[in-house]
This record gives sequence, C-alpha cells and structure tokens, in this order.
Amino acid sequence: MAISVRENALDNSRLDILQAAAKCFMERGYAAASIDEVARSLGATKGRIYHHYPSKSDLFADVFRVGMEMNFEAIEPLRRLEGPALPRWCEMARAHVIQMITTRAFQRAVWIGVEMHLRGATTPEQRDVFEDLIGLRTQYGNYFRETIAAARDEGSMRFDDLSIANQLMFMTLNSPIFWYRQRIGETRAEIEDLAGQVVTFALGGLGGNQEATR
Amino acid sequence: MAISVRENALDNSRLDILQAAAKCFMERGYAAASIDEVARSLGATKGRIYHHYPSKSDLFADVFRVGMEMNFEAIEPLRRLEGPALPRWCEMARAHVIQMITTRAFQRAVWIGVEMHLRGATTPEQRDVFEDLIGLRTQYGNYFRETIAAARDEGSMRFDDLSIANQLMFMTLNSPIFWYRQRIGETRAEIEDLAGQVVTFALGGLGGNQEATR
DNA sequence: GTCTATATGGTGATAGAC
DNA sequence: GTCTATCACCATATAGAC
Repeated sequence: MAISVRENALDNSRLDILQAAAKCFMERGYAAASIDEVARSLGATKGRIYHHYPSKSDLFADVFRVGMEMNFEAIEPLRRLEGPALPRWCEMARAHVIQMITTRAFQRAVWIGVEMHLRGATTPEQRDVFEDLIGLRTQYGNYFRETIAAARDEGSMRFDDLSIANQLMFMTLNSPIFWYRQRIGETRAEIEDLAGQVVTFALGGLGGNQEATR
Repeated sequence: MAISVRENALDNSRLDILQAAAKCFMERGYAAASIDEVARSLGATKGRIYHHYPSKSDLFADVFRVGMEMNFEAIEPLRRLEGPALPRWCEMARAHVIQMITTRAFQRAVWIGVEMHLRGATTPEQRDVFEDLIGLRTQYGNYFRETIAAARDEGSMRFDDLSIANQLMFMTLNSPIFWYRQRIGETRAEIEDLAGQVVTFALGGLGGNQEATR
C-alpha cells in the first residue's frame, strides 16, 4: 500500500514558516510555543502565519507531516534492498539516525506529536488529523519492525518481545533529537561516527552480531 | 560528598499535592498543566496549593526533587555492592527500570525538568533551583557512568565514547516512562520480566556479555 | 488551611486597512 | 499577502473572608 506522498510541493513561504515553527516547537514545546514567537523569528507578524494556516494546531500538524515525509524519503531506497535483513537494517538505522541529526527540529516536533497522542493530549478537533499523522509514523515504524523480525528469523538478531524491542530500538535511534548539539566546524565524518555509535548500541540491544557493523 | 537527602519529612497534605501534580505534569506537560487542574484532581481549589507552594514552578521543582530522592533510595544499597562492576550494574539498572515503572508520574516530571533545562526553557528565576535539581540528576547519572566505565576497564563491557554510551543507556532505561501502560491485574513478575527485557537491551547496547544477565 | 473573588498578563484567533 | 488593531479566553497569582 502506497504512502500518500505529497502531491503539493512546498512553496518557499510555507517552508520558511515551517522551519521557524519547527525550531520554536523544539525549543519551547507545543503548548509554550506561541504564534507570535514563530512570527517574530521570521521577522513578521502572525498575520502572515494565519494567512497560511488556520490554527496553531494545523501549523504543527504540517511540521509533523513534513518531518515524516523527510523520514520516508531517507529510507525509501534502503528498505527495498535485497538480501539478508541485518545489513538492510544497518543501512536503514544509520540513515534514520543521520536524519534525526540533520533535521532535528522537525524530528523533535514529530516526537512531541507522538507523545501528545500517546498521553491523549489531543483535542477532539485535532484527533482526525493526528490519527493520520500517527498512521504515517506507525507505518514508518513497521518498516523497521518487519526488518528486525526478519533478522531474528534469520538468526542474526536475538530478542524476546518484538514490540518492546522495536520501542527500545527507536528510543535509541531517536535519542539524538534530545542530546545532539551541533558543534562549530563539525564535519560530516564526525556526524557519521556519532551515528555509528548509536547504531552499534541499538544493534547490540537487539542482540545482533557486532561484527556485522562495518 | 553527601547528597543532601531530605531532612524534612513529607507530611501527608504535601504528598497528596505532589502526587496529583506529578500526574498532571505527566499527562499535560509543564506548560499545559494548570494549577486549577491539579487542585480539581484533589477535589480542592487552588487556594490549597498556593498555601503550600508559592508558584507553579516551585511545585514542579518539588515533584522533581522527590522523584530524584526516590531514585537515590532505590539504588543506594546496590551501588555499594562489592565485586566486579557488571553484576553491580545489572542490579542498579534493574532497580532503576522498576523505579521508572512504579513511580512513573514523578519520573516523567523529572524528564520534563531535564528536558526544559537542556533546551534552555527555564526562566531566570527558575535557574537556581533547576541548577540544584540538575546537579542531583547528574550525580545520580554519574553512579551509572562510573559503573559502566569500570565494567569497560574490567573487560565486561565494550563501547566507544563514555558520555554517549551513558546517554544511550539512560534513554533505554528511562523509556518505560513513555510507553509503559499499567495493565489491570498485572503481576510483579510481569513487571520484572519487562524490566529484564529493558536491561538486556541496554546491556547489549553497552557491549556487555549477555550471559551475565540472569 | 482552604475557599471565593479578582487583578493581571499573555495567547489564539479574527476583522479590516493597506 | 501582510500588517495593525482588537476580542475573548484562560491561567498564574493575590487578597481577604471564613
């Protein structure tokens, strides 16, 4: 079943707003982030934002959606790789972690959205839109879930409960959205080393063969 | 260097307020949780809360503090265990995870506080109190950090960067505060099985010898 | 100690000028 | 499309009755 990939391209004004909004949501959280603040960080007033989005909730939902779309794009070619599950998982996991680092603000918003959903903090009006977004997130998660299940079947991973393993794996792979801090002059190689350590940790947690990480 | 353990006992009225507050902070987050809501969940009005706490911020700080004190108590006997680091770590980690599950509301508040600190969301007035609390949290974290460092020295764990390993370890061990849901009629054995899976994942992530988990 | 007002400030959202 | 009011609402915090 095909993921509804965006038909509508991101025009620049919308993208500007989304980036500013993602940053504010990351720095303040959903409730504490104000539309005024998003506008101010754009050097504008909220009239501009309300022209594009009918409500704060809709703005947030769009940040969430775009964040998920970025994720799907990042692993799309990898999840179709032929052959054994373990190396495929390694590629996917690595791409995922790098994505968490490089699009951190959006990914943090995704986390906030998932967390709001889990604790039932969504209002009745938000619920429909959120169901959609959570559906995207679930489907994305299932790609990994199916991959580690296959790896376990193939004997290259060892864990007990699949759901718990998947939860713990994502907590690990997502964690840079909380503690990563961009350093001045940081090279791509340093980011990849960081990602490598995160993937290695997750692989070990999943009972994978350490020699498989190159 | 002694951790300042509480001299002042928790009288019942304060404990009631703290429990209600912890629950609200968990369900709504710091910004969205209202004093009115905490009061309502106590069957009271906010006059009662403001009699005990001068501000929402102080109330939250007390929840944070009590949560951390619970943690110190949970691992206090274990961190002094003699012998090799690996089994000591297993005991500490296991106790920590069970603590996350059984005092979930308080631990979630602790997380919220740490996160607010990390993203600089604290106001100047909050800063001093938060520095204290974050200090507690850091010292608690150091107990684990020293233990895994020792385990690595002893050859029973294998990882690259100590800080990153400690971060990833805590993300794993803390994660039940997000996804754990109490089930009706759940037994202690089921909780311990759950905790065992979390600890096993973390141990694997730290490059520990799987046979060491009993 | 706890309650019932109430002051105060901030935020989401709207209306209408430009 | 964006800005400048402005409204309505809600939440923190306080004052004073009981």
